[in-house]
Amino acid sequence: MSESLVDGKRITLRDVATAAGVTTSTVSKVINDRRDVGPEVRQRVQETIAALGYRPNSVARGLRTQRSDTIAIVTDDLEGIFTNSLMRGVEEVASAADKAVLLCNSYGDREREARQLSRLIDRQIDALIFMSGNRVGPRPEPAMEVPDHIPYVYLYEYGPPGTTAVLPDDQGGAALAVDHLIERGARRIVFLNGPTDWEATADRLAGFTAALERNGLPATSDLVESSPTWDPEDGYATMNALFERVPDLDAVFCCSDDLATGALEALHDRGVAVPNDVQVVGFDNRSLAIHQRPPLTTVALPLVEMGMEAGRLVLGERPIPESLELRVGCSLVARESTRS
Amino acid sequence: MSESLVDGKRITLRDVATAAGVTTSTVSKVINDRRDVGPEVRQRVQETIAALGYRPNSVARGLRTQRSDTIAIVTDDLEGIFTNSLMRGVEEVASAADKAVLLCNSYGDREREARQLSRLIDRQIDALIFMSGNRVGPRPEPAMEVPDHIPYVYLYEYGPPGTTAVLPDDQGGAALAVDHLIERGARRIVFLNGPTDWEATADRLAGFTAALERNGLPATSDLVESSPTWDPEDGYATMNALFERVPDLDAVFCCSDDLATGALEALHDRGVAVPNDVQVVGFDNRSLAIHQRPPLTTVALPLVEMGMEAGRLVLGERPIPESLELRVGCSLVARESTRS
DNA sequence: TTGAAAGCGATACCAC
DNA sequence: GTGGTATCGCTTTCAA
Repeated sequence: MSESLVDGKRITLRDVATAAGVTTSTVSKVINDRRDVGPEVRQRVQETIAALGYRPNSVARGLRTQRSDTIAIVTDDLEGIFTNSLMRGVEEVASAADKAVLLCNSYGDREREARQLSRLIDRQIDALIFMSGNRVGPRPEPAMEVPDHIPYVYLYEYGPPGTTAVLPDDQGGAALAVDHLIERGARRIVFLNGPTDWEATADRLAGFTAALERNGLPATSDLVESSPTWDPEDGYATMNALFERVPDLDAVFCCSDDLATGALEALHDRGVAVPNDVQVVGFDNRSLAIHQRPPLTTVALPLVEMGMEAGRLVLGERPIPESLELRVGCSLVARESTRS
Repeated sequence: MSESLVDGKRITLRDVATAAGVTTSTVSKVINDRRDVGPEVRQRVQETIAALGYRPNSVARGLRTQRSDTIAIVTDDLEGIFTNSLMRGVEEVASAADKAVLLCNSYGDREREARQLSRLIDRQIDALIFMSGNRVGPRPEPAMEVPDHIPYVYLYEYGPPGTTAVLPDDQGGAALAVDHLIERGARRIVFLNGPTDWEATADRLAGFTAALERNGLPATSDLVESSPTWDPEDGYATMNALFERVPDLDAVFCCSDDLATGALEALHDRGVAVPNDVQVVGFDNRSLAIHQRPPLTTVALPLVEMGMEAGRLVLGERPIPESLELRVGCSLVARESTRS
């Protein structure tokens, strides 16, 4: 390994310049791949850099260029069920672009958020992502004014009018599920919806209805029942309610995998065979889905892709369009709770 | 809101100095709460700062002080099952100390890790946490040499000899479970272990054995059976195997909540009542535990606390002790799968 | 093509 | 107690 310290201190641009017999300007140009450097000088400088193990100090560079090559994620809930995958997407594109990702957890506390935003701005961050890991819904405007030169988007949540949000295409995802069921022979499909105060439930319901109609099936309101919570226990009860109302149902689309586990249990307790008598589809593609009996067909949220989109947006050169609602497509994960 | 821009640029220390009729040195002293500033001057400067909405530029400060007030987490797997809680702990102590947290995902790829470490060092980070979110095990030494002045610890994994690791007290956690069961009248307790190539299983087994002996109960090897995987399906099968070998068992301690769900199902299918005939305890306190029938008593991993400890260690003034293995205590979450 | 020098925004040493 | 000033490491005109 080459010597990268001199007198116990890091090698600087100046050290390289001295060693290579040029000035700091020239070394800087080489580092930044400028064209106005002669080939032999460039070569010599590069060799010196390698020999000395020089690495540019990004703090100094940041001071000079007024950029920090850093983006920040500010989340309400770092322990949200979807946060890791969303973050992974952001980290992935950021890392590929040699940007760093700062992480802040506001716990939904405005004062805390204001303090954190303030610190982030002090750090000269280049961009900002407001993220929810739990639930799509409105987020109030930033707890402190964000300077104009710092672009920001909302991820898995949305801000005030005029801002940009990256969201899953819940409606399309629901349609995917219904199409899949119909393809596999289902004709009496019911929708086991989640709590109606969650926005995703309205979108998924819309997708359900639209898909039925598009396929020439009646979309009557008796086919839909909303569970008061997302708990499997309520999924169980709601499934039973649906069954009583629509005894000839041959498929059930559940608004979440959790609800679907309850539904599966209810069907099992009634002696209904899945998928032969009734087919079941969930939503979210949580890890528990694969461990159900039978393994649950479900609609996967494009979490990583959404994180990547958010990252690309804030890192992109072009300004972020106003009032953009970027819907990222879901995908269907076929397992054994639907026919093959 | 006060004017915090001048000519569209941020207010600087110089602007404050000029406005307050002092020099930059004095303003700097006020900002840093130095004592060598007269009360009336300090007052005046503070008012100017407030009036102008001045905020120090941490990049400039970082260049001068050679610190960045930033720590980094480098993880193998950002989507690990335990990452969010660990990160929350780190973020919490960091945020409280006005430090920022950088997030890097190496995917376990050494080259990627080397690139990221290099970038982090370029950014003058103050400290480093290597984190696993999935599994306690050995992690090879950092993919690139970390300068001496950057302290680092391992979180939920451990490094080469001589390094410091923050780990859960699996052994103590297992003992907690056994004590709990014995307290509730269990005398024939079996241990449904996980895959033996996971280190946690050995620790939990040791805790199980030690607790039995401490309570004067025989700790024979027929009381233990290891599941080949963590899948509930294998938990189901292993539970049945244990039952056949120890027909008079009155409690089962499972090495994970996932295994416990399989065990619960096996007991249910055998017509065994939980907790009246057999009591069940899991491990991990995953969110699914509370939705079991009956809700599962389990041992909670101290994830947030571990993250906090790791953060405190790397942020602490005192140097990190060599070869420290910091075991953080688990806690028991009593629910209805054990008697009350 | 190469270099000299100013300056990004702070801190800290040393006079006064 | 307050101020002058060198400096942290790099980028960027502008001359040569």
